[in-house]
Amino acid sequence: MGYQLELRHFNYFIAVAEELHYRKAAERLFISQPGLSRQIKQMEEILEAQLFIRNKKKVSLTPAGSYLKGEVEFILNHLELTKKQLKLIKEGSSGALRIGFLGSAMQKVVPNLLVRLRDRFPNIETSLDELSNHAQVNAVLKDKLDLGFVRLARVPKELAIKPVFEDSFSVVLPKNHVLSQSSFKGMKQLKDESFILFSQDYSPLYFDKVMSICEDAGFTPKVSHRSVHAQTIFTLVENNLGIAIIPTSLQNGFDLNVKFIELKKIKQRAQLSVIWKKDNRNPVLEHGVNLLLNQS
Amino acid sequence: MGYQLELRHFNYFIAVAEELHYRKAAERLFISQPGLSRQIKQMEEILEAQLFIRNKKKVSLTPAGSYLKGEVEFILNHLELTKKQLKLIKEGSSGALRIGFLGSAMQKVVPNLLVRLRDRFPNIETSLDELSNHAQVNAVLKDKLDLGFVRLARVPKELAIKPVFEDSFSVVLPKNHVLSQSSFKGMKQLKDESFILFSQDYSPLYFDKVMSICEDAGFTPKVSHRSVHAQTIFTLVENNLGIAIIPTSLQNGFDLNVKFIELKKIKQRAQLSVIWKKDNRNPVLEHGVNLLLNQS
DNA sequence: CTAATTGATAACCCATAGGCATTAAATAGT
DNA sequence: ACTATTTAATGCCTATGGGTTATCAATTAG
Repeated sequence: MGYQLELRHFNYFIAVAEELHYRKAAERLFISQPGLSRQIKQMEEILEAQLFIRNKKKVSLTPAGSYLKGEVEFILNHLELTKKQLKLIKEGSSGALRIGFLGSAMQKVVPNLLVRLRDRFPNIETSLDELSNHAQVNAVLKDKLDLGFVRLARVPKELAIKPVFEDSFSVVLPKNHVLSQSSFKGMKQLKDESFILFSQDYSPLYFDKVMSICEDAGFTPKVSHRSVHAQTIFTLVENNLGIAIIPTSLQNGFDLNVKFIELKKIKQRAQLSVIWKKDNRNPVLEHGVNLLLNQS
Repeated sequence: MGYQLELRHFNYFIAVAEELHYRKAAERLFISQPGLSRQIKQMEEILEAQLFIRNKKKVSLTPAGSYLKGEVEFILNHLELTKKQLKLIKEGSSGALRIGFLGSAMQKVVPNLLVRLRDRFPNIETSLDELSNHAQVNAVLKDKLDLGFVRLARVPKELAIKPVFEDSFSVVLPKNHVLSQSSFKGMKQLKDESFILFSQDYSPLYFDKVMSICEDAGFTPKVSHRSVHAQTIFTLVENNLGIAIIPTSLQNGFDLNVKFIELKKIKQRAQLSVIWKKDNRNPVLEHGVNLLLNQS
């Protein structure tokens, strides 16, 4: 007494229930017949129910034993399934990847990653959250996100950061502006305009780059408005409230009454980076990062 | 190596996964901490997967461990059920039915089912648990309950759901309120009252319906208090802290200083549904469901 | 910097799963 | 009827490994 039911009992029980023959069952289990006899007997004592009827020449299941056989088979099958699934999770081919992104990163990189993830690992579930640079860094640090897409130069030392996309800048002008693609010669022509920019604390890197572009052209820009939404910035430009400088790829996906002039000769580039926590244990993360960095 | 997974490992694993603390888990299991450490380590070797992250001061589950916890809970619950059924079969009975219910479902449907079950199948044992909608869904999913009585519109796809009772709504007013059965003309008269409702996460369906009743009357209700107990709601109304809208049948069984006005002309109805797991293996479940749905 | 608390290791002990030998009962063959 | 054969159960023994105590190393709190 005081014994505990174990999975061993289940395997032995199934063998006997299928063979209906102790010696054969014992052979199949690679143990001795007396050992098997004792384990089955013990099992019956633990469950306080007779499972087999043995009359010295024939073994058969009692109703209780027959019911138990079905349930034990179910449990063992479920367990096997669980082990297989566990292996998949361990390898990272199943699980969840929580992704954060800046509004301005949706144009190419993130959709591309999602498509390739679904193709290669259909069992991985993804979730998306649009968040600011700062909120993403915090979320990744706190293990609320696995991956973040940010425009930042430096991040806390717990995080890894890798550039994934580089982009030129473009000037955004109202349709009726005097300058055009052909008449535009350089930033100097814009030194008296007032500028609409992304807020400095929303994306300090972007802000610095715009400043440095103007500095290279020999002036300091007047900044009239700041916003965190590309949509807002375009609308302000449309209404003649100023001009803007944005990462070129942002112009896709909007249908507005503005014109874009790409700054091809400017050395500054807008870069988008992925961040993740170095000691994040989510095995899925590795696949995500690989897929992003080893572009094929 | 060559070790086998046993039920013992499962029990130990669940203890650690719940406590997230080896010493406390060991105490709960009445074994020593080193023994527990070794068994968990062994389990990880058998499954070839890390289940916990321990950094000397904090224990947490890996994604694999978290998945395994759910499955192991299911297996252990199912095993408990099997043992119970086995005992009943041995005693010549046909099985057990574990029922969960919302407090507000006891008035008619559940007692009715219990009486008819005992008449038709005197050998079926029943057990009852009062649980929230959410807790019932989880319990049914994990094989802790066979039947649940909930107020929900949608449930996970593993579950079946069927409406069993439909009810009008009633307004609950303090005894001294100016409105009465005869002077009540419509919900519009209540647009300036503050409302006491069941919490949204306790019963989202109920919450939505109340909102829609008020919306139909052309106002958005001020919600002053939320509770999960009908008793509490009645007491709050009694003390002039607001008025409530409840399923009509709930008014039975309480003796309180409030008055009820049934909303006969309102299209919204409170409905109670049964849920069960589609692949539940309890042989008795079918009898219970049939008795409920094929009302005689 | 000390004290306290964590999980992991090491060495030991003994409970028990499983082995071998044997027995008792049931059947088959002559 | 009497072996010969085969069944599951019993008795005894061994050794694997689960669980113990003592201790360590790492981390945190004061």
